[in-house]
Amino acid sequence: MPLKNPKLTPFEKAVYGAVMTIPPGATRSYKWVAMQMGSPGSARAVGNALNKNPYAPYVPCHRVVASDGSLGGYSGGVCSKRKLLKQEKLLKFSQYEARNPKQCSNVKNSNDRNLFI
DNA sequence: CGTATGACTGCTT
DNA sequence: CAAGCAGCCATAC
Repeated sequence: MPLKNPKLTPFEKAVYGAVMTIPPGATRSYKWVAMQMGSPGSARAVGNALNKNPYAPYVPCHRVVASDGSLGGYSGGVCSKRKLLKQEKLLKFSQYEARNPKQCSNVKNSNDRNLFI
C-alpha cells in the first residue's frame, strides 16, 4: 500500500522511506533524513519532497524538523505540526510552552532545542 | 537544456 | 543571541 505512486521520483520514495523509519514520538532533522539516504547535502531537496508529500499523515513528515531545532515547515501549517508532535508525547516543548502559552507559530528555541529523544 | 523555487544548513555579521 | 548571506540539491516550468 505504501509508496506505489509511480509519479514519485526515486529520491522522494527514499525520503518517505527514511521518514517512515522515524519511531513514534521522535523527531529527526532534514539533514538526518538526507544522510540516511546517503546524500548529506540534499536536506533542502528533502524538504521539497516532503512539501509535495502525497502521503500526508501516513509519512510522519511532522516528525521532521530543522537542524537547529526549529519546526521548519509543514503543509498543514507549523501550528498543526507542533500540535501533532505534542500529541505524540515527546517534546520538552512543555517547558517552552509553559513559558510561551500563546505562542503557536514559531518555536525558535535555542535552549530547548534538544528535541531528539 | 537553462532558469527559477523551496518544509535546509552552516558560517558570518 | 538574532538576523543575514551564500552554498547545495532535486523538481517543475
